[in-house]
Amino acid sequence: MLSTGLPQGTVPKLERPGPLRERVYDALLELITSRALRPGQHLVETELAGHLGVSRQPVREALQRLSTEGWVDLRPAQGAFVHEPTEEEADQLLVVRALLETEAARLAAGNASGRGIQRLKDLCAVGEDAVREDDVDAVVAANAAFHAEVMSQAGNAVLAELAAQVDQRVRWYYTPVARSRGMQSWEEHRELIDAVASQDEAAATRIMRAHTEHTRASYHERADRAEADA
Amino acid sequence: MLSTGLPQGTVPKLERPGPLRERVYDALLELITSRALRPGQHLVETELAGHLGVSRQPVREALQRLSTEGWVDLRPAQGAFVHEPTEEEADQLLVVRALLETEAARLAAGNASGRGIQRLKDLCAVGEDAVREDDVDAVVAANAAFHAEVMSQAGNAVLAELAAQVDQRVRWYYTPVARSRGMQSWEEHRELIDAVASQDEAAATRIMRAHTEHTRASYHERADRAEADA
DNA sequence: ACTCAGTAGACTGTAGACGATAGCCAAAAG
DNA sequence: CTTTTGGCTATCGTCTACAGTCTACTGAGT
Repeated sequence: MLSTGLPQGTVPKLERPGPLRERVYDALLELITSRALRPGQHLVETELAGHLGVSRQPVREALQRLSTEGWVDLRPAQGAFVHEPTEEEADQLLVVRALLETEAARLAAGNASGRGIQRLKDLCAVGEDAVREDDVDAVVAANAAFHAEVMSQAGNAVLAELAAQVDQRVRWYYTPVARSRGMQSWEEHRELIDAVASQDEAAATRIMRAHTEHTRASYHERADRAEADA
Repeated sequence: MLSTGLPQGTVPKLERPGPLRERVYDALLELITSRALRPGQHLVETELAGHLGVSRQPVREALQRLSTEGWVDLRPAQGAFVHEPTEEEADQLLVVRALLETEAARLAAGNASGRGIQRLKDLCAVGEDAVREDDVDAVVAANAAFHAEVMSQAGNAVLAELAAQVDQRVRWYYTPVARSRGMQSWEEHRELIDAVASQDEAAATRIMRAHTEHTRASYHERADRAEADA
């Protein structure tokens, strides 16, 4: 056992660098999702390496991973290009996410625990507060936290991992909609909590399916509007 | 237009090596799934490189990718270890695969086309022939092909990609069961074809869910039996 | 038996070099 | 004038070598 005599938390836990490839990965993902790197753009290894102050190797490993997760396309002997999203792919991602989230809700209802219900209620309250204060960023964050909690209570790590991947990509396509939509969906969250609390798997399934379907509809509304404008 | 005057196919089209990391990836995946590399085993980069006759770099990139797909665990500053499957994870994978396959069946029913139905019937016939001839390998292959065809007809690339990943991992845990199970499930395949042909999404969903549930049950039977033996 | 410094093995990252490949463009051939 | 050829450039794919660092083990000393 450690017995340094120091109170916990006083030592700043000198920053562990962690594998460099991880940080490069994070940095690139941030650049892509923030659209600083635009879809279709050619990512030159040496440029990225120079820009980030590292050598080519960590960059290559990060690109490798980004490629398996669908963020960049790796063309042999040409290099990495930021993936270009399409309407079709966006819709497919929404379908899959809806499927995964719905299953998570069902499983969560099967595993309902008092503590878990309370956590969901707390997160819901946080979200509703944020709505009242018109703090869009906080609403979006609370919404993500709520869904993550449901996913966690489903108790299926494989499901959670896939959902996390899909979710992040959806969010990339979808950022503008999420902001307008987040403001109006908290009533459905309450209904879901009731269903989970009463261990009603059918109701949880139905509510989550409707919830995700609304999301998908609002995505399409927006896409159609954008198309009409053009 | 090409006009070499050469009849097609006479030129052997000298093999292009393709990126080395791909071949290393394929080789390692084969070694893992064939259990030549055992779960928990430490994969030393230099050893693999030497054994495969390549340098460390392609090995590292292959390991990177295997790690994102769950085949190996990458512990920082220690290296790569073949992922150790657990009963819990196997069950979670089966749940997720069932979910994805069921959705695929539903979508396929919505997209039913004459040509597609015919392809499914053909594959089904191939499988039944293999059963009659007691060719277990052919049965397993036909079963995989049938499910892949359903997935393809669902017309959702994202879904298909996730399913392919999950499916391969399931198969790793599951190989012995698949062999005994494959022999008895072709009647359900016929039922599924009927449901798809009549565009009955509800029936397709129900049948595929039952089908995957049977699979899961036989997995657990076997796991329980193995536990009882031990 | 326990502690702890030292050491070996392995990973992580850097640097430089070389051949291979795709895309482009100008010059030569028909 | 059109097509083909050849060469040029940027970049990738790979290899080699080396330095830094982490982990786990070992063994002496208490």
